[in-house]
Amino acid sequence: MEPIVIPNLDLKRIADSGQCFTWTRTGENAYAIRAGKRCLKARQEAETFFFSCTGAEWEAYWKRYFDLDTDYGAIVRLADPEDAYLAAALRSASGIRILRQPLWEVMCSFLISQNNNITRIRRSVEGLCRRYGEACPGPDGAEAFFAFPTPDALAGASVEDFAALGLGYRAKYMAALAARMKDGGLQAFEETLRAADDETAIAALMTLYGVGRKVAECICLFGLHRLDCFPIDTHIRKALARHYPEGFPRERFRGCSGVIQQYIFYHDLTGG
DNA sequence: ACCCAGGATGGTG
DNA sequence: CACCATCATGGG
Repeated sequence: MEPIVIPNLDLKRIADSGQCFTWTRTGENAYAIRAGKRCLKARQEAETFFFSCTGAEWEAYWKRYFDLDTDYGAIVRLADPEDAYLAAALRSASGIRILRQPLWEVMCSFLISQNNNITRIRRSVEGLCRRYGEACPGPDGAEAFFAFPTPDALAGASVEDFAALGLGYRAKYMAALAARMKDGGLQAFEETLRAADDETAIAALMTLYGVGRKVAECICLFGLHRLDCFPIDTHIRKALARHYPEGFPRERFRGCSGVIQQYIFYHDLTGG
C-alpha cells in the first residue's frame, strides 16, 4: 500500500512500552510486527508510515490492531494542566497506543511476565514461537517467521519443555494454562470474558494458576482492550507513591485510566 | 557479587 | 486478616 500519514503513533515507543513481545526490530524505526499468523513490516519517518501489507489487509486487520479509532488526544486532554509530572509523562510517552493484540498471545506473555524483565519475557515468547509455532512465509518476500503457537500446540509441551525455554518457575503455570485452553477451551473462556464487566473478567482470569490481580489487569487492558483497567506493577507502585502520595486521581480518567497508567509506566521505565 | 524484574503462591502467626 | 519466604533466571 501507499505510505500513509498517521498522527499520534510512535512505533519505537510502542515496541519498548512493555505491552507487546512479538515485535522484532529490523532497522531504524522499523519493525516486523507479528500477530497470530500475520506479519507486517512497518517503518516510520516522522508521521509517515510504510507498511508491507495491501490496502485491503490494512483496512481488514492492521488499522484496528493499531487502535486507530480511539482518540488518544482526547484522553491526554483530560490531564490536569497543573500536574507537571503527568505532563512530562504524557510528553515522553506520546504516540503510544494500546494495541488490539490477540487475547491468547497476551495471556501467555503476561503469565510469563511476573517477577521478570522485559528482555527476558521477549526471549521466552520468541522461544515459544520458534519451538511450537507454525512456520509461515514472511511478508513481501521477507524471511519466514514463526506464528504464535495455538493452545493445542502448547498443550503438547511439558513443564520441563517450558522450563528449557527459560520460563523458570512459571513453566508449571504455562502448562496448566495450555491444558485448560486446548480443545476449544480458549474460545469458551474468551466469550465469558468479553461478556463480563471489568471486575468479573478480572476475577475469572484470577482463577488461572499463576494469574494474580496485576497480570489479570494486564490481560484485560492489553488483551481485551479494557482501557479502564489499571495494572499496578513495581514501577507504577513506586512512581505513584513518589508523585501521588495522596493517591492517583483515577476517576479523572474514568473509562481510560489504563492508558494513563501505560504512559506513566513508560515514562518511569525510560528514566522519568 | 549484588539487586532487580510489568508477582503469585502457600504457609504461618 | 497480615505478613513472609520462596520461586528461576538473567539483565544491568
